Amino acid sequence: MTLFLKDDTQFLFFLAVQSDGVHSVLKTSTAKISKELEISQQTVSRKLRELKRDGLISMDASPSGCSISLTSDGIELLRLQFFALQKLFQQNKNRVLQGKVKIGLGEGRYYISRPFYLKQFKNLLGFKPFFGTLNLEVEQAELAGFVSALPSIEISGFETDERSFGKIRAFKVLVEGKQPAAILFPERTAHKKNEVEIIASINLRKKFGLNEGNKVRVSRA
Amino acid sequence: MTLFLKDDTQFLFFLAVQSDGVHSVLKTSTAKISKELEISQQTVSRKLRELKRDGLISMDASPSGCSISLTSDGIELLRLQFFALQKLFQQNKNRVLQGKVKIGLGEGRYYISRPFYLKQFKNLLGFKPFFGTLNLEVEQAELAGFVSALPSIEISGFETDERSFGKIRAFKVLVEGKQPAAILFPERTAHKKNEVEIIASINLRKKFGLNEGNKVRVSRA
DNA sequence: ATTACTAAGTTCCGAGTAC
DNA sequence: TGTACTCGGAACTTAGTAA
Repeated sequence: MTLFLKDDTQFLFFLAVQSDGVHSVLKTSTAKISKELEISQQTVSRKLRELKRDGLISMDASPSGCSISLTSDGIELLRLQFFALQKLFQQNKNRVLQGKVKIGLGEGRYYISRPFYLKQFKNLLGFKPFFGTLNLEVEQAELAGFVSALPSIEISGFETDERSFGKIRAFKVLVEGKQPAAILFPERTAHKKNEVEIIASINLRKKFGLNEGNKVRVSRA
Repeated sequence: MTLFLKDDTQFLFFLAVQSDGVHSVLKTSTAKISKELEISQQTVSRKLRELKRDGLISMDASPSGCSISLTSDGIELLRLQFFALQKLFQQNKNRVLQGKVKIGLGEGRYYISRPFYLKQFKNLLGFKPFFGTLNLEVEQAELAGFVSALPSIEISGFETDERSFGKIRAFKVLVEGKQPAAILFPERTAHKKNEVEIIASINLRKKFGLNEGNKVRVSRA
């Protein structure tokens, strides 16, 4: 249990995030890390040596920098934490999300049809979306509980001459228990926290005859 | 970023686990927590007050004990960590493919050595393959996730007087993290969906001392 | 440029105790 | 039983450097 209080875990976590994967090798320097974390280069140096001593990372330091990778013990420590958090958020999960239809201004139509997004929707979600979103008003807490139980899918952003399109976090779901669809969370845009956008291969509003205020049931895919 | 180093996060994590859920109220005492974490009652008391001051928990302390619950900010902090870990482990799943060696009948040897294929392997994959394939048994879903993230390379088919050789879809990969290789999907032949063929410039089975049933790690090139 | 040692400065912890 | 204050010593961090 004491494990939980050691901030070594948090340091390890940071390294894994920096490596952008738990199996990668991170080429960096103590100075770089120290700037990111806003602690001294000396402390980083010491902490890395401690993690190495404790068998959580392997590290080679030289006058040209250091390369770091997590050992299987280190990965296991993070995985334990992951499982604990998963249990925490999933047990508390709602298997179903209730929402009320909001007729929006149709902005969704535009960004969904951008080719760079479209391609990813097809690859990562498994369908070519209808060019329009179904907007649902939901309980914020319920939404959080619902999506926390689902694997998140990342749709990359991109830039054009005129503007940039941010990353989108997506979750595969079923609408009314049967229609495959996806909840989208655009990361940049100032998004109302109690509203979600849903896309599917077909026109959801038409298929289910939905009007402003109608209730919709979204469940796990 | 500094967030990562604050062990407050770990303390918060502990409290959530103790509450057995992120929305519950934990009735306890500083002494109880101090025993679990093997730190002093005084430190627990102080840390709780700090978390309260920072808006991560709400807490009421009295001579009869204390009751603690996470605030939405506190829950959000844990959720962020959960998402980051999820991404870390989830993405890693798609970056690495685990397979088990299947010793086949050596049919691969034949078609790989056809000059029309050979030429394309050299041009498109960047190596002249060893005349033999390494067959791996894999999880079908894992395989799908793995290759979907890779650019696919198309090797054209051709015909001889006797028979025709179909297109091959290929993906550049690394075997055991270092050996450049390629996964091949012959398009025509009735291919088991949970088996892949891998070629490299050298004899993979020999280089890595592989026998039937041995585990092999394939990662992105 | 690096890493990492030493020494000094700072923060943190917990025993004793008040309430 | 509780929580939480004080304060001395332990632990940690970092500036200055060496290599």
